Amino acid sequence: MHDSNIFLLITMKDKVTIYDISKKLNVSAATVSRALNNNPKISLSTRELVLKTAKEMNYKQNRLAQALKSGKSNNVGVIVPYINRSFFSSVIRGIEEELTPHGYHVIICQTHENYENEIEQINTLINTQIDGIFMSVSKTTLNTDHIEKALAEGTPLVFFDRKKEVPGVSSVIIDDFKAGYMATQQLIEQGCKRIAHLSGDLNLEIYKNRHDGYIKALEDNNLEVEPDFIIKTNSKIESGASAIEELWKLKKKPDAIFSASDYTALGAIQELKKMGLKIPKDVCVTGFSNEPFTKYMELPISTVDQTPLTMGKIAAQVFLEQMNENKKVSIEKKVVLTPELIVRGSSIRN
Amino acid sequence: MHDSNIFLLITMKDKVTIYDISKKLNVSAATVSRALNNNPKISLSTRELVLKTAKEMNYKQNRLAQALKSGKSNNVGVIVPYINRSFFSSVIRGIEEELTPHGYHVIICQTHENYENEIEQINTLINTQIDGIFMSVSKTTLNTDHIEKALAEGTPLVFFDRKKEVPGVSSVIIDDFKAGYMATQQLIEQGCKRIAHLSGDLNLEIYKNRHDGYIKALEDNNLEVEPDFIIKTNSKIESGASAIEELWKLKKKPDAIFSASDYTALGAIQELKKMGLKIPKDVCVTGFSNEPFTKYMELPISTVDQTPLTMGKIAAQVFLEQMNENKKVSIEKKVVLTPELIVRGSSIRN
DNA sequence: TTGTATGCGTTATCAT
DNA sequence: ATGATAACGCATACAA
Repeated sequence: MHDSNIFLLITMKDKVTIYDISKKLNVSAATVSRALNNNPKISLSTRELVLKTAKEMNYKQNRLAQALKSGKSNNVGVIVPYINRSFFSSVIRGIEEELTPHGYHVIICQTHENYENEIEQINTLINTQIDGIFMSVSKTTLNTDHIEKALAEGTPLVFFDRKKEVPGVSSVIIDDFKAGYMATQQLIEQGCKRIAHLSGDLNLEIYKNRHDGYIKALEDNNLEVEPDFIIKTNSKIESGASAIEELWKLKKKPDAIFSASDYTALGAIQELKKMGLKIPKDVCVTGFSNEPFTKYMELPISTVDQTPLTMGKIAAQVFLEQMNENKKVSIEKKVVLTPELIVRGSSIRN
Repeated sequence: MHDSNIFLLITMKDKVTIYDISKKLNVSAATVSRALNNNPKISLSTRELVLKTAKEMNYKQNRLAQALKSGKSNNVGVIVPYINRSFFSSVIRGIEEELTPHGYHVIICQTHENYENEIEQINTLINTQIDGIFMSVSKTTLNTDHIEKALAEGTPLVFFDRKKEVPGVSSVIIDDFKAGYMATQQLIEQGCKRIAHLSGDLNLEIYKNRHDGYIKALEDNNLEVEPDFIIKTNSKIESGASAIEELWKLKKKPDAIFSASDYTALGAIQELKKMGLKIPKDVCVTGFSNEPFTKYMELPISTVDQTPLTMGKIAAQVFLEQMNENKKVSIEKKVVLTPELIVRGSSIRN
């Protein structure tokens, strides 16, 4: 790492305020403010004069002062485990794109999947007087005291993807049950009869729902549910590989894998190949999340797209609606998005 | 999409201020403020009383008011083309992690590679009184007027990855020349003698430097530079495929590809396989950026890691240093990070 | 050590 | 239509 320094002086103008304009024009600051805010109580001529002068003097509104005065900062906070996860960064993008045209700025916070951090982030966000919070709860979040506290302070909150049941809080999620069902159904349609499931932590709603959808699809097709076929994994590649090891110790081997994570699906595929099995001929595999890599593999992996961009946009819309309502009444809105099953080579047999 | 509404009343307490505390305790607001700010000019007993009462009353500092008073918002803005690109979201993560412990919040803005948006984003950020701006310029950014304007307003700015030459602006980039050199050198060491280069837009500094590093490595190894071997591509998969088509029309075919983008490298690999060529036996391939997918391919792709997390952290450190200096003097700091060549199956011959 | 008064930049209320 | 003034919540210079 190499670096070099150069010192130089910069001349920075003092920030110009409405008082500077008012002095120059021999009018009151109130008049200037009115002109700037399209207040009807002002003559056309003075308004135009003020506007012209403001531009000349390179006046910029101080949104901080505005915010203090109005009690509205026009900032929102987004709290996610890690912002560089493909899914989360896409949701944030959606939120940003929907909110920017309405004059909001998006502040990002990471929890690193840590409950303490989550509490901390919520608190500092509230101190900053943000107008709303979007969040996907951390895996280690046990109770919702911190969230209820935020609500009590009057901060609207919208959950996305990973939510908790908190009265008065809106949420935007995908139908994980349906996703699990669709994925399993597609495997069944390929002729698979012994479908194993690599589940995440079933204490988390999203994984529980994917699991339940899987079960329901089996039942609806009169396929037996084998408890041994359900392995708890942790979204890591290695976890997918060891799940396969475990499964292949069984007397009856699976002929398909529905994984609640793309990473475990990848690990499973790698392990299956290592064992000399052909995909999708011997074993069909479907993952979950539509991680970018699933598309680019030589054998592209079937997966479920959670439409993160849409999720972000809808979450933003829910927030905007909330802002337009009477602030004393909070609307709890539960939006459930339909995920998209993306069928690729890893689960197509014919 | 299904949704249901529930209406409910929430009771939100009015926000408590230092005046509320001062009234309750029969002291002045100034005293409360001092207690809250660890000001030495206060007795231990009153401080503790105030602190205790503040907690009891659930007092939260209003950072907006603080900001207005101090002229420091403790917010910074980050401007990138798209926040859900793996590289950018990782840089942002680095910035966030370095700045959060110092009490800063990170506001994100996207330009969509559009110059007008970039100008707009800078302006609204300045209105919000952010304390600094981090940015990677858009591909379509032609001049630097908007940036110089921001500087003139007194807003510190730090470039990362994609920079422009603006006096007084610090930057954190990787050594793209060295990266191009290292990648090419490694291909040469595999015995490749006819190395083609899929370059990006050579008007952009980063691509120009990668290209120049490639040329220098060839020269240093007494390999001929073939102008026909340098194809301009656009970071899309298809662009990589068509580049291969073009190259394989030549009389003399390449035996290696150094691509300035992982996506074009992928497209090239797909096309080469389609043509029946073996990688790395017939053709070695190296990409650029360490996109997540390169690691997970059945044949993992060699690439250059730009250490985005580190880049974000260093950019944040540069900013923090700047904040500690006399504000009338701006330090221009140019940090050049050494990228990491990641050699994988696509370019290992033995 | 504590209190009083003022200002940060706006906007809204009340006069004029 | 315009001006004077207060207020948003906090921090500090100055007084006491």
